[in-house]
Amino acid sequence: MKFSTRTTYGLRAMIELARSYEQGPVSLSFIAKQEKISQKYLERLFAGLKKEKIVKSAKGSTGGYELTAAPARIKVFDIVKALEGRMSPFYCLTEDGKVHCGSGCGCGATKVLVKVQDAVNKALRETNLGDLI
Amino acid sequence: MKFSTRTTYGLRAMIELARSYEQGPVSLSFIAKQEKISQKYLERLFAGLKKEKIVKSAKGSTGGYELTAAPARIKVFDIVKALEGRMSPFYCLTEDGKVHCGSGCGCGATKVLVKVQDAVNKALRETNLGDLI
DNA sequence: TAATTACCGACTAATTTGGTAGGATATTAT
DNA sequence: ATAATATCCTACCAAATTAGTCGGTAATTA
Repeated sequence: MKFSTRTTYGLRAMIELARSYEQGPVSLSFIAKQEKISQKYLERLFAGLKKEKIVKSAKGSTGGYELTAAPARIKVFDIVKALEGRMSPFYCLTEDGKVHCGSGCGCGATKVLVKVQDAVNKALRETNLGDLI
Repeated sequence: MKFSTRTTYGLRAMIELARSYEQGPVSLSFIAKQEKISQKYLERLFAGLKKEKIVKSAKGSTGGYELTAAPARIKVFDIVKALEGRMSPFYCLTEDGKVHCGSGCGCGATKVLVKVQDAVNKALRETNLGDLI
């Protein structure tokens, strides 16, 4: 099981925004330099974050991104979900919900997978962006 | 976040072995048919499981694989670790939760990453193979 | 000796990951 | 007006990983 660097990069960028909360937009070029992350890659990550309305953007020379809510009101879960796309570890189900595993997915393996997923989601839900500053 | 099919396949195969515990070895051809998993792929997975001494093997026409301990004494954690290789889902964390990311990772992100990793490992450690039958 | 099994190494195809390239579009400062 | 700085957008690309396959060898049993 793994999380991609997407998640870490995205979190670090979001922490940067949290530090500048209510101080106007922060540009990706600044974050990229600060966190030593490819700016172009950040652009892609922020497309997802904006789509989920976790950040808002402003164009122009004083533009950039800022949070849509106070850091304490943004759950890490929502950030990770926006970055990773899906939060389900189940390969024994197809996308339209059909079963394709031998034992009809009442199989014992799913018990522990669900348990792990619940544990992960709980940890992500009970942490907010403000906790990370 | 995702589990590779390796994990689910491996768990399902191990559950199959647990069901036949102390009833002699089970062949991969049987498991492959039963669980509809590629036999050749199973062979590779079992190489790892055998290396970690979670299963033992017997060749010949009545051969196959069997558990080296009672299902209740085998932690799912150890199975998953043998299958996946490493248990640190984040590139900047070691398995024991230490930070090793070069670029000044005193960053806030690691706080929640450690929390998630601990939650996953806890869930996997407190579940044993017997719980899944 | 034939069948069945684990074992072994290389090879492949598909997918994901991390990142680039080259712009178009909007806004601001000069 | 125009230069500069931003976001935004659609591709493309290289490396790594994943999920297998292929073809065979070695050991054991019927």
